[in-house]
Amino acid sequence: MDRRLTTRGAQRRRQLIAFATRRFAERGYHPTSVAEIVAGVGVGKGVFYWYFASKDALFLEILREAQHDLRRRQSEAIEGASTPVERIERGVRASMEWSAANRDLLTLIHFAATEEAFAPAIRKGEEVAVADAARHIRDAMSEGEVPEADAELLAHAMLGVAGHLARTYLHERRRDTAVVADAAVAFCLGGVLGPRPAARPAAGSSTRPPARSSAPAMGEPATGEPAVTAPAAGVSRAL
Amino acid sequence: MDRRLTTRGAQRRRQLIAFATRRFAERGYHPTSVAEIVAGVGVGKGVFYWYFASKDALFLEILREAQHDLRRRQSEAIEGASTPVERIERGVRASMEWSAANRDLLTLIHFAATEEAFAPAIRKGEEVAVADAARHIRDAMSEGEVPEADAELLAHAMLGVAGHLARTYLHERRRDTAVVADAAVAFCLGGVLGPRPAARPAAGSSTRPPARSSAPAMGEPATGEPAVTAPAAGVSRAL
DNA sequence: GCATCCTTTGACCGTCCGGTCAAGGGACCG
DNA sequence: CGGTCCCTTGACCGGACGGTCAAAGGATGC
Repeated sequence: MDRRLTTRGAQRRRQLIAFATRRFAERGYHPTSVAEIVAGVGVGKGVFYWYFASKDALFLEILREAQHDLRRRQSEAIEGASTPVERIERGVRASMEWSAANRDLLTLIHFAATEEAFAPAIRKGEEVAVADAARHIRDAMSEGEVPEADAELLAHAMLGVAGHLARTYLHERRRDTAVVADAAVAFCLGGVLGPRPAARPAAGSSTRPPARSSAPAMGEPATGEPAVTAPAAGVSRAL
Repeated sequence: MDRRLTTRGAQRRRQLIAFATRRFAERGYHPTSVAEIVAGVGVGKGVFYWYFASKDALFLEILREAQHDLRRRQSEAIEGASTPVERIERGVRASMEWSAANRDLLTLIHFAATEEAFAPAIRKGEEVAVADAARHIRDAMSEGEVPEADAELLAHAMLGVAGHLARTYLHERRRDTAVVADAAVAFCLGGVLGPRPAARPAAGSSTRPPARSSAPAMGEPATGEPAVTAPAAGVSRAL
């Protein structure tokens, strides 16, 4: 659906995207009808299909723009940082700030990840962001700032923290962005640095850094029933 | 929809729940029609409405059962642990194992959280699990095992880690459950313990434990535009 | 005034949806 | 055997959905 748009046309298009974004986030994608969107904007139904090929196409465009914007903010936030750890911190903080300012878009991304039709688009953008964070984590590792481990997994864990804290504390409970961002950063840095023998020496003297000691490299995909194995190694014993 | 069911009736009911769960997870809740479900089970449409008041009611029941089961597993996993930190570890591990064994249910919980009609049910169960984890975190704090901070927020952060790693590494990439669980536990314990001055002493000597120093107690809800504040305090400086 | 082309209208289409219901099947009991 | 109650059928309902299209508007350049 690439058309030559006049200024007026471009405005109408933005108007439809803006209204649909709000409605999709508030009522859900499926429960929101095209009729509802055009009625909300105050135009005929044909207008919608003049600017978008389908309801799905509009949604995908919203997702695309959202991911692009988030990524841009992260890049901006990171430049100027001098150490890998500082880049990680700024990236997490930028994510939290973006999430605070773009409630609806985060909701839509969250939903899109659950629907097989949209999940691939989300995963793609997610992988890009994760690869970026993983790179900084690896940099920190090679500088000895952070213990060796699966950097990509750590990046995904940070993404999980940022997403969930944003939804719970920024959107649901409307807490102060800076405070929640600080907490998210602290948790993520703690997670990346890994659990350390605490101040007080533990009972067992063997201070084995827990299972994620990088080596086994996250074995190949498991087959059949998930292995509900024995508790493996008591990670907390290292404390 | 509380009926007196014969053995046969109870079986039919389970059959419908099982099929609908799979279908909802694979194709999405809205795109899956009641007609599709009854066709899949090989019965007439009336059967569905004999056992369930509505499509929504069935879905809510699936969610209820899922959350109940997860919680039971967590409780079982925790008993027998002697320290708060060990309880936290076992709880996280149990979540990962449950997620590995109940792919479809985790998917549905994830979706339900995005739809205003179902979100309250999810939030309720989530708050229970979080309160439980927060209690163990608080116990660990009062024993000096873990620095003081907002225990509930830390619990939510752990939930974010477990959920995202389960979806990404257990479901999507089918990695070994025990390995991913170890990584999740390690990250969570690191996050709860908080970033520590690393082995090598940092430039600035002031080893201020980062912003989450418990005190300001997560201020009241912010109003109006989200405060895209300056980067507050450079948490990573404490490293 | 005329031509062009972006824009808008809203009735209309076929389909599918969640949900209802009158009717009947069949197991068990007295 | 008749009665009861659990279970099943599938045609049917009203309505909503995503999407189409012939026709008309309106701005702009000539």
